Amino acid sequence: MTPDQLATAVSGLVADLMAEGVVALGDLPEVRMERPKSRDHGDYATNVALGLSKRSTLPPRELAGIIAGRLAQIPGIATAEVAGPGFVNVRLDSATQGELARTVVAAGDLWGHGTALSGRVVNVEFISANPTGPLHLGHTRWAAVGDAIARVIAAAGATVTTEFYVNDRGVQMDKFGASVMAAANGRPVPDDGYHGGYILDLAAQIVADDPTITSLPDDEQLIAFREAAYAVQLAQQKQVLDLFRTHFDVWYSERSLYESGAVERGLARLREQGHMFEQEGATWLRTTDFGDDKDRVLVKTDGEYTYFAADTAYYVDKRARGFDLAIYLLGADHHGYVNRLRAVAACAGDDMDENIEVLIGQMVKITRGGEEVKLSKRAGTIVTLDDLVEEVGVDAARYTLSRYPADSPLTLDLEEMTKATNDNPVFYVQYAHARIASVLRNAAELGIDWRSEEFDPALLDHERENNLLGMIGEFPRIVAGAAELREPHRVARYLEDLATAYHRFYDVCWVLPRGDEDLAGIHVARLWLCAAARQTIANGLDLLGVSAPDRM
RNA sequence: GCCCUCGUAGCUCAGUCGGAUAGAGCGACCGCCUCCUAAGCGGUAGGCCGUGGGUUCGAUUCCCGCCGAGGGCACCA
Repeated sequence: MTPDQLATAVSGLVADLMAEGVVALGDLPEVRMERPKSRDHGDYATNVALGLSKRSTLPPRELAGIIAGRLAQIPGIATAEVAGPGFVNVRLDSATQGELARTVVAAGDLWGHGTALSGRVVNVEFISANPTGPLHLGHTRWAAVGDAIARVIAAAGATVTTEFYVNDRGVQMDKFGASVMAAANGRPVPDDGYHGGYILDLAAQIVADDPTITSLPDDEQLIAFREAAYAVQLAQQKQVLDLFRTHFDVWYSERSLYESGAVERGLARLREQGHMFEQEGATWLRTTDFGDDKDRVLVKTDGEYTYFAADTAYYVDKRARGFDLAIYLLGADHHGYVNRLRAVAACAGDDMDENIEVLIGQMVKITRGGEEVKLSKRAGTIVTLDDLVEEVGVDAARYTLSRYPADSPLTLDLEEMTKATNDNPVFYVQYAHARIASVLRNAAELGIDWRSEEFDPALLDHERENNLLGMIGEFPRIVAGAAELREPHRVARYLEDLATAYHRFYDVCWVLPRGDEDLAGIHVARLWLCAAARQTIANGLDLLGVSAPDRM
């Protein structure tokens, strides 16, 4: 029996109590079956009687008593008891609980996937860096978290597209081009240009590819360098993200917004919704109608579109492409954009609580041996995605960055991350997976085909088996919660707890027959349990884009 | 000045849509491998959950003030 099935049963009981007049009629409260912190409180507990007592003449404990009495009648429930101020603690039969292993094995790779977000068509945009340099550690965090968010909401049933907005237009591009050009010609890079060592490499590569480039007139040369450097840099970003297992469905060029007429279409949409106005020769969007603290300019007095105009067009375009929810993952340095982006959605005639969601990710602070490292392209102290992957590997990097909520500031010590890799939680979780894989491998070598042996779930009655089964049963709810809250770190934290439950089980419960012992029911039952645990860990790691190794 | 995020063990951080005794890893200390992976398990030490009020059966969680940290407030991109 899964926790959800249990909750459904309790909901049914509550509905009965309403029908009988024991509890006042009203909306059916959401019934939550929780895993109590202390195992003394049963396999599952609910506080539904506490919440319901306000609508009844009965005190909480008495109400809980009625609910407990009826729950105990349900097949599969061993005991249901009232505890504390009015909690109902439930214990399942070991057979009922053990049956979960079969459910998990049958579901396979789809175990944990659900329908909490089915029907939603979602665009998840993240990173969206300028193509003017390598991706740094901040981007790396959004790469890990954004990709995990996409995977998790897809697992919850949503149709998901991941997207990278390429800021390939504007003065930053020109500065970038000018910097590379200066470097190629042996001239000093302009003060407001890009100064990283990679500029020299880019210049050298571009000149090597086309030695005639430096003989072009300056104005043509600037464009040539800008475009060549753009192409190389974008390709490099794509390649490193590929290495990082973050694959975007769409790379959306800002320029293309202009070339395709999307900007005009976007503004037309806003105009027809009636939130645009002219003032002092400029065209504005009245974002203050929807909570922004000031109105924003779309078209400057000189007739040029603002960057904001492109932002609005981009949003309108996403909606036109069929997405009913646009999720943006922005760095904390852009949090001032939250209100205006939401206002854009409202100005376009959408529901800013339904169609747009702007998530803010806090910065990553880096220390090396306890001392803060200032990230600066200019000073050449940036830590790039490449660096990180090279030092700690994709699995450790992805896992470490996605096991914290995106909105909490993070401090990582490079020395800790590199030298303490064996203490990294990712290895703890992966190790559990490898250990199980090893047991299953050994079973196969002993000629045991557990799938075709009779599985008696009632044999899984050891405290640690029970605990492991309970943890496995939580997985679908963890996935759904992570998806709804856009918090994939919950999956990582869960996996760490699940791994602990497995290690504790493994420590005490021997799985395979020893020596010349015959194969018995308990061996088969434990192999099913191992298989279920392995599947759950593998599925969870996959949601984080981390591999589940069979050997370590 | 206004707005956002944050303040939990020595360090890095979970937990909080109000619930039963506040957790993990690292660091410190003590135990456990004739047998399925010891990258593991068990135990000890370590906390006025920043602070002062409020809401209620119950607050680390919700509301307000204060203190402290970081970030943002362009006809820039």
